[in-house]
Amino acid sequence: MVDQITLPATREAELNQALELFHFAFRAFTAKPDQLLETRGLQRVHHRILYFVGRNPDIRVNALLTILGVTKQALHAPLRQLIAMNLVNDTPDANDKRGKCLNLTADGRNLESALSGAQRKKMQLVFEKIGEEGETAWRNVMAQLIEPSKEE
Amino acid sequence: MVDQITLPATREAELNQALELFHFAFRAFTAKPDQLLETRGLQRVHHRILYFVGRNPDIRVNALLTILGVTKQALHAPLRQLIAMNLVNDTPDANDKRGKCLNLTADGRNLESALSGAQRKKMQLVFEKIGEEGETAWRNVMAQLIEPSKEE
DNA sequence: GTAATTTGGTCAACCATATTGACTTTTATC
DNA sequence: GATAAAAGTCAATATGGTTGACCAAATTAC
Repeated sequence: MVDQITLPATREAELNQALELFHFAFRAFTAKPDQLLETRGLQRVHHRILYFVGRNPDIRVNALLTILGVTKQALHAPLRQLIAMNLVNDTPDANDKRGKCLNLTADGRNLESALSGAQRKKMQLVFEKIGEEGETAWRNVMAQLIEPSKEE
Repeated sequence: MVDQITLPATREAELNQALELFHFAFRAFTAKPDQLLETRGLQRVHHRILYFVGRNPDIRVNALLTILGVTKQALHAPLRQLIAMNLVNDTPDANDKRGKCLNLTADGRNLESALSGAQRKKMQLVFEKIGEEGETAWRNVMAQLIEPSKEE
């Protein structure tokens, strides 16, 4: 039954191990920010918003929706909450008054820094241990996982 | 303001890039199975159940709960669905009739193979391109992300 | 200048995923 | 026989998302 297409059982087991590493690494990676968010009554979705608003000053709502991959209705409630909590700022776009520019407030920057900071710190620690070549390899694998394969 | 603790802005930007790679790689990685699941009227939670039952023949409900990190009430509905669809089998444990042994049926194995197979194939492709050293580095990084740091 | 389009906001209905709490049944164990 | 363990189930609740419909304001096209 073993041919060129079927992977050897041991290789399949190795790949399964890789799947599990991915699964549990992601879970562990989001655990710390989740914990911090909870003390503020916020959820992971708020972190995602804070992160991408932080990285993209003056981002418009529509652009944010595209990055997050959700509908405006899904964004609506948590974004309003962040604005009400004075963590995010929405100022009308000077050029196109229909649009709003989203930015982090000082408080928002502080919270975002605490949330993502925990993740950056962890990544930095691991990258230090693994070395520059290893870091590059990790980045390459992740980047290739994002790109669709030819056959897809 | 820059001292030993504050990361240089460029390093922080690199780490942010790593965070985004992780985020989008995970999203891309689950997209294909999700699509396949949808055609069967199933969700990601069903994939997780099928995967871990597949890797752990005769697993008990309690052990599955621990691995998945959810409550029995959360597992209840999707597991019953999988049993009703004849994808998972629950036979009483011969030694302890209170416990049930969960296993994939032939159909369950087929579906699980299709779901995780897509992910294994993708991983295998990327690992082939990156080479053995790169694969090892990737695994090391992921494994270290799972382990809690000393300060935590 | 008016019509059409774009950007964004909001309401409602709905579904999926999870939680906590309470309770039952069956079977082991002491 | 009492207690504990494994599993099943019901209810209430929260969260995160969807689709659909509709509205208001500003811009663009004609």
